[in-house]
Amino acid sequence: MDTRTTIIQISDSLIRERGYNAFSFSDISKKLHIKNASVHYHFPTKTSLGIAVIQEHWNRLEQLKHRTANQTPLEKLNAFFSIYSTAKSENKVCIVGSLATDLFTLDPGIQNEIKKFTNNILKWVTKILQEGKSEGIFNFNINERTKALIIITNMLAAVQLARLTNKQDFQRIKDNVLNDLIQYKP
Amino acid sequence: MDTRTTIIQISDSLIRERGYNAFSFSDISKKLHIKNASVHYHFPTKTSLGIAVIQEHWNRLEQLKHRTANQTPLEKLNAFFSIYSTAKSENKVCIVGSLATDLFTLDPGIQNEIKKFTNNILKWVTKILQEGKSEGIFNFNINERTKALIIITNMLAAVQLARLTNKQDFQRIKDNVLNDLIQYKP
DNA sequence: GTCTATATTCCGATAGAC
DNA sequence: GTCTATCGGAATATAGAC
Repeated sequence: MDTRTTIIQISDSLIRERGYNAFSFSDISKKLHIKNASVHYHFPTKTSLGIAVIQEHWNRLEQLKHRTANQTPLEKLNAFFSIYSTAKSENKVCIVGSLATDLFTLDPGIQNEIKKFTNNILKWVTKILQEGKSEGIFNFNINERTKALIIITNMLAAVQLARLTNKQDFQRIKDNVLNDLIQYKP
Repeated sequence: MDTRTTIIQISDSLIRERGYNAFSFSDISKKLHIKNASVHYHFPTKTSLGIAVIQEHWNRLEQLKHRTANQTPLEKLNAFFSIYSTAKSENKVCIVGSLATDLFTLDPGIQNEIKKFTNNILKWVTKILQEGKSEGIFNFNINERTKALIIITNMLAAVQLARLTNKQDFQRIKDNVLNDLIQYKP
């Protein structure tokens, strides 16, 4: 893997483990055994690095969409859940939650990127729910976008809250969100 | 209001607006028109200040519990919701979400305090749900603690997510969480 | 692409006068 | 309780050699 890609991946880990304002070029250079200045060669500013990290999440999301394009709505939803399960297993939070709490400290460029990325996810989940409902697999009686907001908030905060209560609480929340959706409600 | 209390309130605002690692003694001293060193007189370390902020939230929570002690479960739940509605109206997130994303950068003392505080909230919401269910006001078919986790994650992340999607999404999520709970499900 | 070296700024924290 | 003054360290970032 080339240095640029490695820098992005280390930065992503640090941002989601410790927060945007707690990670530095020095953290990256130490892990890569190169110097501070070398990191700046690849990314002139911290903002440019932050934007590249969001772009990397965007790429992964598009891959996930593409891989599951011909699968069932339930499989697509589980693909969405896997983002958070993976984060939790690594003691990380999701990129959206991490940058949301620090939002007003970020340059406008990176604020804009994370907003666009978040709306992309929201659209995807909304579409999954529409498909699942029309196929009679998912049961809910509210607007699909609102239901997507409900489910996303459950997962986004589950990875955060379970840091403070009990690691198993993540699985409890995830299982319940799914059960609620697939249960028959006359 | 005395200086110590003012420092705590300014710190709380900054932590929930911008994140723990983005606020400094200098921010506080500028707002108070005193010097950096004077803030250190009241709070020798940043950790001691952080712990005082959590203690302030603890006090407010106990007051909220006390004020609503003789009210209905629905009124108690609305009191719980008001924590997040107030935060949203001020463009802030809740203290739990703010410190959760930065958790591993905090001193053990402050990590411990926010964990205890979070479990206190979880117990309160669990108890509200138990009361409301036994009175036939709330309808749900899962363990009360798990339902409390679901509701807390909805609210905790609603204030974060609505920063990125649409401010009105907070109200949409809140209304829906309440409707879901009070709807009759045969 | 990576290095040394450095500029600049900010941070948390402390000593000691008033 | 607030001040001046300062320390040691870390941060983002850049110039220029290799």
